[in-house]
Amino acid sequence: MREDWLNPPTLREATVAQREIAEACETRDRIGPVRLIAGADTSMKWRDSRGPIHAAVALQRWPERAPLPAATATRIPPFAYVPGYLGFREAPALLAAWESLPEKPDLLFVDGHGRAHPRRCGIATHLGVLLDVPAIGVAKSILCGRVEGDLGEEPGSAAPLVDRGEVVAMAIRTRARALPVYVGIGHRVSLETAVEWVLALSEGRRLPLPTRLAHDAANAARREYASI
DNA sequence: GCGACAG
DNA sequence: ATCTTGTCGC
Repeated sequence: MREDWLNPPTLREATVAQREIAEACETRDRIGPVRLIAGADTSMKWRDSRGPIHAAVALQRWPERAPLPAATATRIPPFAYVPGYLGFREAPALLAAWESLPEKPDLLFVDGHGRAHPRRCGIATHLGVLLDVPAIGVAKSILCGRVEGDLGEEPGSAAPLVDRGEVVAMAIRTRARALPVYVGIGHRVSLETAVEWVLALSEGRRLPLPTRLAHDAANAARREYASI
């Protein structure tokens, strides 16, 4: 694990690390047989952006879809939220949860952007490269770029998210009458494959199941922490 | 310089 | 991200 890609001493050096991680990111499919899928998400106390971060990595068998117990970890983040640097804030807790998994997944869904980032290094790319695991970014709002063209109303509709002339993600209508999600390459997955996986796991909900499982597990970890 | 800004 | 209740629609 490259320490300067996880804990750079300054934001300036974090920016350098992001350019290196983006360079190491693979944007084509390099996936083995998918038998175990994971979702990664964090939770924190309201109005306490410097307080502890509770991370969860939730597992799900594929194609059985049976959920397995999630791994969780709690860490103090190095700094308050800064747009563009989410990876450095949340990765330490997520990596700790990952380490305690009984079995490593073949595919990882991350709550946040992949390459749809000013330096093409959103948290899904950050985590995917650090762990060298196929990763997909699923974000609920835009960090950079704009949606080109019209997004249809029907579930499965798609429109490209373009930043500085580059397609960095796809806006996907996963559920009727719901806002789209933004699906991007994290690592070792093509954009087309990422979209296919998200649609396969959304099941009529806005967010794919691995993401929902991780969200619930992270919230449960936070409440348990608060009650102790 | 100003505005925008994942979670 | 986060709190909380009610309310609306399929």
